[in-house]
Amino acid sequence: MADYNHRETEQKWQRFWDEHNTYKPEELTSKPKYYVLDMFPYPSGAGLHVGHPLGYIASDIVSRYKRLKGYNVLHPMGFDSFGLPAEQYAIQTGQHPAVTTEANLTRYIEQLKNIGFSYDWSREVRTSDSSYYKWTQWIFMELFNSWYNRDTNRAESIDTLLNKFAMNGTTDVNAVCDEDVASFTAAEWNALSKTESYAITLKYRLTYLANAVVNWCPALGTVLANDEVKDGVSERGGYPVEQKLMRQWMMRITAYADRLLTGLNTIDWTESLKEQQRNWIGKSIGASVKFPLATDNNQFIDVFTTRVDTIYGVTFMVLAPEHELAVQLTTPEQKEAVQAYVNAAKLRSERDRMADTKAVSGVFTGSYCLNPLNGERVPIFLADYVLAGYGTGAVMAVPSGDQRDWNFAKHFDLPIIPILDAQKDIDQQADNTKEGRYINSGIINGMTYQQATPALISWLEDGKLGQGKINFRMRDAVFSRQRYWGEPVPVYFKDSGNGQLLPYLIDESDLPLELPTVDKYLPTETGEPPLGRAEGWKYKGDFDYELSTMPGWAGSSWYWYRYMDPNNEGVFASKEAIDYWQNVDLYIGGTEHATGHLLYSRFWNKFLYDRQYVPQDEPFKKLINQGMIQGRSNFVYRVKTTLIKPFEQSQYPPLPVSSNEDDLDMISGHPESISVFFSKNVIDGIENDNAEMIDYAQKTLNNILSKYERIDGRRHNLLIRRFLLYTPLHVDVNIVENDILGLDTFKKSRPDLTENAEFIPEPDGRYIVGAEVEKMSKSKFNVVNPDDIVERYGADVLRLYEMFLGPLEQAKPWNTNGIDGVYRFIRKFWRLFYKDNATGKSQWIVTDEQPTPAELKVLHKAIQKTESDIDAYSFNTSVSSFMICVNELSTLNCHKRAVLQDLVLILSPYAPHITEELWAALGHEPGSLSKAEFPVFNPAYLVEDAFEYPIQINGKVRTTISFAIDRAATDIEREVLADEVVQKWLEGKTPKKVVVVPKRIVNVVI
RNA sequence: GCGGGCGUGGCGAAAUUGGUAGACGUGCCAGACUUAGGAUCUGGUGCCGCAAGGCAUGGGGGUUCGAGUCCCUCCGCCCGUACCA
Repeated sequence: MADYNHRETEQKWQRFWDEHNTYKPEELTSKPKYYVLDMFPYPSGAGLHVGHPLGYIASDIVSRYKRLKGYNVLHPMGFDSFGLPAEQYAIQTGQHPAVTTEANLTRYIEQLKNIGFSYDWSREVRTSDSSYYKWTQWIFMELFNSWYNRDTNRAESIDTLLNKFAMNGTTDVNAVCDEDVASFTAAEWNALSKTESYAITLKYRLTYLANAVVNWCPALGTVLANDEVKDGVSERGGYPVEQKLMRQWMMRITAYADRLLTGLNTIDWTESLKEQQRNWIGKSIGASVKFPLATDNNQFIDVFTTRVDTIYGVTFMVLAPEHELAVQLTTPEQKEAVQAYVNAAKLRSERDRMADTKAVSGVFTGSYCLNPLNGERVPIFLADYVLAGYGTGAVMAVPSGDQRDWNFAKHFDLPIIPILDAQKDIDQQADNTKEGRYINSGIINGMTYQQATPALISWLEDGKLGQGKINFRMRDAVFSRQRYWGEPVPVYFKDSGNGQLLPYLIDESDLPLELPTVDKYLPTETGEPPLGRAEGWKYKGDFDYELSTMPGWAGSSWYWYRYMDPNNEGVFASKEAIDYWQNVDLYIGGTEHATGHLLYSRFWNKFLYDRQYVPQDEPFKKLINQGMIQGRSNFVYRVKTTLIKPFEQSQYPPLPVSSNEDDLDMISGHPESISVFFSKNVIDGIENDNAEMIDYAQKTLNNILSKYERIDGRRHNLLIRRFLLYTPLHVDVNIVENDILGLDTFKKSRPDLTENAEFIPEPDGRYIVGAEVEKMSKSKFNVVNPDDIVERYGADVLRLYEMFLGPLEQAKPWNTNGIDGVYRFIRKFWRLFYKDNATGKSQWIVTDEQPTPAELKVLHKAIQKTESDIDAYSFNTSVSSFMICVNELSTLNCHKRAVLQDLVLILSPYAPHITEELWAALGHEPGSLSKAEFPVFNPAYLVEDAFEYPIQINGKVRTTISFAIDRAATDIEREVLADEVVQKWLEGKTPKKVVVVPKRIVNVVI
């Protein structure tokens, strides 16, 4: 065939784009802007696998398409280059994380360029560069210098707070702040020393120091954010996590809870993602109620409830074991039992606690409080089903309406009082209905749910015993990490005179505060973070710096702004640049960042918006989650061979040697073949060594085949040369206990593979035959490297194939079945332009003839489909429309410039290399493809003068008849009824009804 | 438990939003060309049936001239989340 050398051509154009800065957007033009962003990767040591590019390919297609459509497109790429793996590696090897990171980055960039993405590489950012983290530190300082004003509902400079204090003290300050702030007058404030007043402001700032119960991970030596902990272990590494009280930098994200919630209504994200954020923020509307202690009516237990209407059903009170009143409330008689319980609860890890939510446990304190409504004595218990971190850490228990309370009441034999006449079977289980009228309920007896709640809240408010309250599940974000490889916090500590150290920001002119060098990347002997090892690292040579670093999410919470103006040394991005680019039009990335990066980014963006640094209060207008491309774990190896009979007796040709899985499928139906399965452990150790594998498999096969008594030396050799080498097996069942499938289950699930198969057992005699479809990762040995695909098929084929695999959002297992089809398509496309002549040389066969209506119709169908598919992010169907177009043009034998040139343009976002090559061959200036205009769809070419009507009889299609487009419905009806096929079905009867839908269908109802 | 999503050939998947179910690709079958085929090309291919025809979008029911699509109900799978008071 006319040869298209994908390697050479693709590399040529990649170099060209690089050298000519082809994809650099114009600066501040009057063109409309379009900002397409990929979630930037953490450059891990494993390099890219085929799952990574999926989203990048989609965003690249959109970028290239928008350029052709006349937009000024910003499409950048960068790296989230601070992070734990590089630091773990540093701890093990002593290698500076910057060195490993740099090496990984080089590899990533090379791999990305290999796929032909249209990034403007001149804008690349790296979060670990000091020129970048200078601005991460600057934003931290801005947060420190701000407070949240509830009255204006936005963050303001700390100066406006100081003014309020100086004018009126705390009287008209309505701030989101620490709980323990005191009230004072302006006179009192003005009398304070500078240090004293400064110390007070620390309780109001948006970033602040606090003793917080944190997720401490001893193995990693750092605290983790809630979203970095999964199932009680660290997300990275899977190490145990325990609760620990530590002094930490915190961020007042809770100030933004409501706006983070309502903002979701203004953005185009998937419902499931929005729902995840809503759940994470966890707003619940209810009331807080004060229960006075029986022994001291001036002391109260504060509870939060969403069902204040059930308050007459309260028969006991439950506090979290960590509750601050727990010790005080314990009577001497109960002291021993309570202490035992509290200690046991402490020992139970978070994980254990979550594991058995069924078991009821708890202990009576010996004390009572009073129901504020009816004065009933209510016994107080401690139990770990009440969480210290939610609400007030105390629950008013209503066993008739809440199943957990009901279980507890049964266990401790406490009364269960019905409160609504509609409650059923409450001696069997709790009934949380809101139906019916209240009974046993004092002032709300006879009322409905809708009446009772406001009545109670107003009664409680009058007596100052409670109020309506909104509670959030989300906590303030912990901002400190006891690690080395992160942004230093730009803070130093100074003695306030009374021995108390207060935190101060360093001067803005001292930014960036660079990471110092250390001898080891481990905590100091005294337990301080690694930065404590830095020799002589002091502010102005005198003051201790903060030794913790920022969390992983800091650098990624604003990076999309840096791309707008990446080299600016005076500001994080110029006002002009931000005003032009505004925010991200399309953001593509994984759903795993739902409650981490995507929430923190919205938080910081809203803060920057409040302080008027940015014009939009949501950063990402439209967000698409690409589905994960899953790999398969290599649990089973299959050796496929053939020719049990001697070669001469076989009617089938021998099979080739190959390790390509597609070939395995090709021969799986071969009637004279035999499958041999090797267990994982048998294969382990020679996993990636073909020579060893062949050797091993040959020996094993000899043993097996000798049983068939058909082998002589010659045939034997032939046979072994022709077995299919080995392949990791894909089994279509998802696993299963301990990743191990029983042999029988496996045979049942894939009879097509296992019939006539031999199984090689483990040394201990067991058979391990299982496989798993799951996320690609290095540890699973199931990574497919995109470079291999690019090498063999080309980047254009990889791009088309990944899109062709299925809808972008859907998770899908990686398999290469079908990649040949895309490869064939590319070559078929090429053959519209070139053909072999007799000498085997390629010959240009494009002509300047006028296209026929049929050819134009084929072309414009494809133009229309490409447009609508890209607009709907339906890339898989778009690829299929290209295939149809090329197939039809081939059939029409169309080699006309007027058609092919437009085809090149519409295909170019998907397959940029081959189209750039052909664009130049068509006589255009090399490299000018991205500056061309997308062909204009002309519906006139698609107009048909006739339509082939499907004719249904009682809803079933029996025939088709062609009618002119403008044919009257009455004419159509008459002719349809006269048709002989219809006549046959009518059997002489008169139809009840005839439905004629113009240009759609005819249905004859009998 | 709760929330979100999904269920269509051997496989990946389409279906103009209520109008010819299975486009496109793969796989499979047959053929052509070949020293050869893991190249290329042609035809066939949802299931049952020799055929006429019948049956088919997880199961059952409904609305409609017409349902993969809308409604009800049951079953199954995936993702997220969880003693959240």
